Amino acid sequence: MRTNSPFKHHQHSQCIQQALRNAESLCKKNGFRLTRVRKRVLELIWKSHQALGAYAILEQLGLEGVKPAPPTVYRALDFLLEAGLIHRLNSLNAYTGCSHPKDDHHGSYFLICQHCRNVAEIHDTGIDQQISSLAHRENFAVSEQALELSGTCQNCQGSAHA
Amino acid sequence: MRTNSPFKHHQHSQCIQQALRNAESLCKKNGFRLTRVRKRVLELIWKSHQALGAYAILEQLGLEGVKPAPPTVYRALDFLLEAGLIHRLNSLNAYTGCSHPKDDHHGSYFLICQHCRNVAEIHDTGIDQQISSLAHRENFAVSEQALELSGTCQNCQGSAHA
DNA sequence: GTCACAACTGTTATATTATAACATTACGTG
DNA sequence: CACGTAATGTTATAATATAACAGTTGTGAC
Repeated sequence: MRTNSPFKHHQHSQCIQQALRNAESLCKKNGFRLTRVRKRVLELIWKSHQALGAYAILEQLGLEGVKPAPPTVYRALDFLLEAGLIHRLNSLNAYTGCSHPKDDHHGSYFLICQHCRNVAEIHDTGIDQQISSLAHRENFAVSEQALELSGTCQNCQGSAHA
Repeated sequence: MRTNSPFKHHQHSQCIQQALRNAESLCKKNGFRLTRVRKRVLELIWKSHQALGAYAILEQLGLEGVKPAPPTVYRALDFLLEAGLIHRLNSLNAYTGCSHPKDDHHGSYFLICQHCRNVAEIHDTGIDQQISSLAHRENFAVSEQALELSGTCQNCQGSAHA
């Protein structure tokens, strides 16, 4: 049940639907409350494969009714982060949907295209292993890891704006 | 000429001196101007192995004379970043001295202790290789990479505040 | 059902990090 | 030393994020 690569043509509505189904079932299973705001924020984040800033989400919410204050959005983001439904990209101060919400036992790595701004979430056991061997070597107990690779995706290479 | 590990006991004054010497020679070689502010900011960053925020640097500068406005510090930081003399840690919004300013052909990885706040810069060809193989597999041209591992260093493991 | 509690959301204010725009000063070169 | 460029000073403000407290809603116990 992997989601599609943002760098390949796909029916994106499937990504959104899949993400919402995953969220529903995960929340049901764990007794989390996927409230209206939280669900809407998750939908907005999944509207594309581009990472979305908190204030961009606020803008969007403003377009469809009364614009909430920042804490509303940040609280929804905190919930979604803790539930493992989204990731924060530190290099962008922005948020992206988690495409593998099931398996939480290894790290997520991100490819961020600087041209089309799409973000791909990658899992890679080779890197996992190198990181854990590095940590072991240095006697370092890792609790959070963030690997963000910025550059140019396959579609944007060689194209006019590359 | 590797600098000392922040997680091992060492004469830290050596780190500072070494960093300043490296900076001087790099700037001389490339015709960069290591001005008073820039040098002072670099020294402050090297004062410890903890990452320093821009406004913390401002505070320090304020203690030793007239407190400059934010752009002064940010411009110095930009210079030092471009010269490769410091790194920015996205997960902390803070800056740390580069301990390997000579070799720029591979990536830097960071171990960030959440207890003592020290930061170690690591180079690791195993991870380098896995990253480039990943990028190749995904047809992604990497231009920037950031790997930040947060956790507990060897000293802080098992100690009271861990 | 309704009471009580906890979880969630609203609201106001403000903290923190960073940059834009323009004025002034310092620096090296001819 | 005059000139141009690079660096710094200054003022204002943008962008991101959180604190603190008030109000509302949803849920389980009874």
